[in-house]
Amino acid sequence: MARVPMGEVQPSEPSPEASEIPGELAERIRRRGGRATIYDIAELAGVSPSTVSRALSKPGRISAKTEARIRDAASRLSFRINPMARALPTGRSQTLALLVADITNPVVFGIVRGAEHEAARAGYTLVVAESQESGETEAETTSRLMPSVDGIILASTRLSDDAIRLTAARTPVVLINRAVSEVDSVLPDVEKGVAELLNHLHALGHRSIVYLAGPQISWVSGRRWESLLDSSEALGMAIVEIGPTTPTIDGGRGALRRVLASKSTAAVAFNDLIAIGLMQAAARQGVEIPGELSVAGFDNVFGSELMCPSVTTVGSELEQAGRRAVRVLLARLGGDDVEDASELLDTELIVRESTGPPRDV
Amino acid sequence: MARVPMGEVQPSEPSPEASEIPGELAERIRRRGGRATIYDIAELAGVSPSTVSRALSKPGRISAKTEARIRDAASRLSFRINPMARALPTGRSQTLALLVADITNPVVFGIVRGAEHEAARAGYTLVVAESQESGETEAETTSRLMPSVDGIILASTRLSDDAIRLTAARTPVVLINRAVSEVDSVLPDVEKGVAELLNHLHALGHRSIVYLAGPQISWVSGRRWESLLDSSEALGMAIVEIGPTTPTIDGGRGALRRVLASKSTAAVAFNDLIAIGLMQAAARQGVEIPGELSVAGFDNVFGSELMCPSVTTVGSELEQAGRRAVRVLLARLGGDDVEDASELLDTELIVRESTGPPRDV
DNA sequence: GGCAGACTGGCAATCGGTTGACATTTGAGG
DNA sequence: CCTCAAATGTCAACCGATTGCCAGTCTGCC
Repeated sequence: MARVPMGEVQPSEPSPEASEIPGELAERIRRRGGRATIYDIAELAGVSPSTVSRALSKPGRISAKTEARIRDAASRLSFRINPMARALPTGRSQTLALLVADITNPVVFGIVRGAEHEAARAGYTLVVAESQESGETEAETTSRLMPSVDGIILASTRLSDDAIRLTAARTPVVLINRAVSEVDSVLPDVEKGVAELLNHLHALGHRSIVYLAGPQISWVSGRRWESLLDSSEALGMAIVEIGPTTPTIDGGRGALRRVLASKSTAAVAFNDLIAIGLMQAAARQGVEIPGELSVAGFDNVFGSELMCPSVTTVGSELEQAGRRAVRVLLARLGGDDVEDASELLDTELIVRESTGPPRDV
Repeated sequence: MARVPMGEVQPSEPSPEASEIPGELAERIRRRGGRATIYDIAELAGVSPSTVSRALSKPGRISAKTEARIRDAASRLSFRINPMARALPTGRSQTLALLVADITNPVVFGIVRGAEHEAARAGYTLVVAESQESGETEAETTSRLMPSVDGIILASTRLSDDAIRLTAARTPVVLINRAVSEVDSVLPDVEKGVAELLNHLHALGHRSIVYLAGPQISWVSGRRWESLLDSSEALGMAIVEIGPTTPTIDGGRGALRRVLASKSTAAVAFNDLIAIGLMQAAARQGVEIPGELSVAGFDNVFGSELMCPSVTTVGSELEQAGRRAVRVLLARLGGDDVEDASELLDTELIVRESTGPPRDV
């Protein structure tokens, strides 16, 4: 087979670079919106399309010489593979979905960033969607996204265990901050941080604590409560749970009355947002913090160190969580041995100004 | 044509619901991962695939009766159209990309949320990617995403005008907070908010102002400076520009010395993050705010009202910006008349504690 | 009753890749 | 110089939709 078709190639061959692209080909590509296909490359390199496909995605299958020629042609045409066309036969879209309950909740920023970077690093694209704290929206969004993504990360999902298992049966799923048997998840080491927090409060002299729970469906909130219960028992402190509370600043504001009614000297909120709301309400009502009431939160969210007084909190590695979730998902997809997903993410107490010795000590 | 194939249908017909799905079909679908195709529907409804396609996406093209039968079959098989397969012939992926410089910057949360909701409302999926304040990463990400999305929203892009125009020539683009001729953009009404801010400072007694600029490539930073210049001239106030500064809290911290050196009584920062950093540094150094120095920022970011003192700022409707950007993009895609993109988003001065009368007045 | 024109629905090509089966080339070994 | 297997490349079917074109049917109207 003649590599250089003779006859119709009028333009001279002198310039080795640009002019090697026959005007006809260039024209056809231009008309198509500038996007070259493997057929164009095949024509330019004088091989068949399937060879191009193999050269580009099955290293080693094609001789080094041919592969080089093809790669060269591809770059001359600035070829970008069409992900949709590839996805059709393979069923792989190279896309991952990340579902969060509330995008504006600072807790998720870190997760999103970590996930996005890790995905991009692996050549994957990340779709971010918000369920607005609604299980229904979440289910709908999940099923809308399912056909077009290779896997789903559910951060702070509001779905039932069964619904999650059902989804996981149809597509790879990784949970962040939620454990469901048979499903991969990335979890923080709640116990460690909580123990540190209660030791801190105990050392300050607190003996009675109130826990301001998050949404009823929140798995983490339950975990935090369990941990608090364990630790306070161990330390001989009194503890009560109040809630559920919407995990927002507004939610925290509304809870002050019940917190004060409990006569506890320290309040631990489900998250920093609630803690901040609580502190704002307290300030407005002249309740001194930490003098009359110590307050602590979870997550070390952006803003909690700006607050005055700044918020004592149990932080966890959010960005790391997003990163890890993507890695686990990709491992599953690759059929590789999955990174040990059971390894917990570190959590750590960050002492700031909102906790102090109770006044009557 | 026989609607009910006779012969191979052993299971009885009594139950009208479930058993109408021939076992063979069900089996085939199950083997394929539970995902039904229009071919399955066609078989079940006794029509051709093309008719199914039309019934599902071209309302009115098919008779109501047939369409009903098809819709029924589709829902019985819990059909979900394969977005990739649809994208191939149409070239439409029903996906939009949103590129931001820094996901963890609270300024973008609102934009992301607004964009995501508006996109979801229109049945579109939103891909969020981060360029990490790097023009190179941004260019790379853009070209990676281009083949798989129908349009791109560039929020706070770091690309050059030419690079943007080049991208816009190949795929629909909408800019947020950046104006480039020939390219759609969504912009805030900077003048209004700035005028309010300077009037406020002037009324407090300030006569000399320092502007802490953002990144050199930031178009908004330039706009804000121009506006400040205009307003301060009109009011007869002195103003100087300092910078560039990284638009983060750290960036703000590092700028205190130069700000104090200017001997101005009020500092206007490119954004709230810088303002916050500046205030933290000031607090650490015993500079009283607003007594010795008034500080104001832009964006009314989450956290700026938590700061103590809370930050006076010029806020704009971030969520609205994201929403609007998606609408403009979709209008372009639909070939509809484009919503008047030149209409500016409202901005508004939010007076808080970080501004006050200068001490020596 | 007959005919034009509107409606319906089907055929088959197409989008841009991937991949199993097969043909051809190449080179080593006898 | 010949045989045979390995290496390389091609053919053609396929993924799941969309859509231009055409044929058959139905309707209304004269």
